[in-house]
Amino acid sequence: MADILIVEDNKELAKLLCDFLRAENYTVSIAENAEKALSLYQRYGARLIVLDIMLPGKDGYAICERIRAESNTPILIVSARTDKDDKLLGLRLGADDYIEKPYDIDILLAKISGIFKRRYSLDEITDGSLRVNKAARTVYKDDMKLEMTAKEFELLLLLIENRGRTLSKEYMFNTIWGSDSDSEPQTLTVHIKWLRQKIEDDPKKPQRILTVWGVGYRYL
Amino acid sequence: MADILIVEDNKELAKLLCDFLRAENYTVSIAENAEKALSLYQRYGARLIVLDIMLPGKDGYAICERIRAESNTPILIVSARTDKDDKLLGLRLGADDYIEKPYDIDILLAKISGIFKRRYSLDEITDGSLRVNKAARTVYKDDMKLEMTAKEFELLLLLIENRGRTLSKEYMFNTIWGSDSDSEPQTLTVHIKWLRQKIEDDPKKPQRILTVWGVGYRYL
DNA sequence: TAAAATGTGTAATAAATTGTGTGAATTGTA
DNA sequence: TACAATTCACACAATTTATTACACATTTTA
Repeated sequence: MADILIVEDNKELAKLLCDFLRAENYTVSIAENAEKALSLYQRYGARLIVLDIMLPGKDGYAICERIRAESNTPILIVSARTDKDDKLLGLRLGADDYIEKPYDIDILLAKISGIFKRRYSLDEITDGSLRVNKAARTVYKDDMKLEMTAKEFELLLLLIENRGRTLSKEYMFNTIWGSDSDSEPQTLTVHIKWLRQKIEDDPKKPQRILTVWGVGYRYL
Repeated sequence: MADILIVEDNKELAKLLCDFLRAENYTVSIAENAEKALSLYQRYGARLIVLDIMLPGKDGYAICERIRAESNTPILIVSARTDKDDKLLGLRLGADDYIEKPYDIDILLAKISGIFKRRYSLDEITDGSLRVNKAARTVYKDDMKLEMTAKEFELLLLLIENRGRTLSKEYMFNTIWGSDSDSEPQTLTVHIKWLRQKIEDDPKKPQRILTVWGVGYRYL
């Protein structure tokens, strides 16, 4: 099943959008008309549909209605028609959104990404072979699940969300333990060690969590 | 739990929207600032939030982020700021939509109605051998009916509607018991145990309701 | 209406997991 | 090399979660 099905008769535009989406690691398929769209959808399914309403022949509303009759697959309507009535029709037929053409590609990408996150819990931060899912609080390395304790997970998240930046030990400690904690600062290094044990290929020679002498740590 | 929480400092506007929504049979509550919004949400929950970004004091983005950290509750941002960057920020923080002010009330209502339909009025949720029927409040496992108590059913529904996401114990407790409940939080774990007894093949080794140590639970 | 069954919350205890401090060993830096 | 910073292993403390039994409320049944 493709992540995204683009239904658009303007081939150039379809290609352009497709490229952007693939750059974000979605798998994409394209249909140029209503018949192909339905047949593709019914044969392979899709996790999200970007649907141009103005198609040659059969119009896009029919597709929307048809798909909505059998599933809740998210549908983003994209159209040059800006009438209120068109929008209402689209929304009432069950489209998740109605976006006017010409649209801003960044906005569209943000909307798509948001739907994937909320709908499929795909809020993942990927770094090479490491995949961190914030909402699920899971970590995978080479498709192997790593079991993390609460503190380890928070530590990893803090590092990875500030990747490339050196974080001071104080900052890290205060962020995770709270500055009113009466734990020893030493504790942080111990947790760093455990984290390395889990995520580094060779914990003796860390490649991801680097020590910055006299300061703190940096995630690469 | 109210259907819709309106976060809006313009009282007139809030009242107007509230009236329209009540006419459509939603239950509505209103918060005039960020603090009230969060406290209302945390105490009673909400099924959808209409969030004005420009609030006195703390801005609305913080609310959006905060809510998204613990659940997938739909958020519609409404704002007079029309910059691309504002929109992107809102969407990236997890808002379901960013609607420019002044908005057309019919469009807003259509969007809200669509979200409710897709998100909540799906009668039956299927997950492998488990079938949960919301309207009838029944649960079937391998075509065998499981008798659920009220609390068990709500708990299961909450988990399954946020499947894949780790829910904190506080959030679960507040959502089901209400944060002004004077029950012990401990109660939650007891109900989890009973629920597992019913839906897990081997309650000693839960495959569906997983414990996330130090945080809460996650439905797979 | 009484009795029985069921639902819910609590408290005590057991089990499991996670957090912490220590000090010796190791490593990096000047 | 000397010194400081860091790492590491271990043991144990603290915390969190699971289990159980029981009390009481509520609903259903006889």
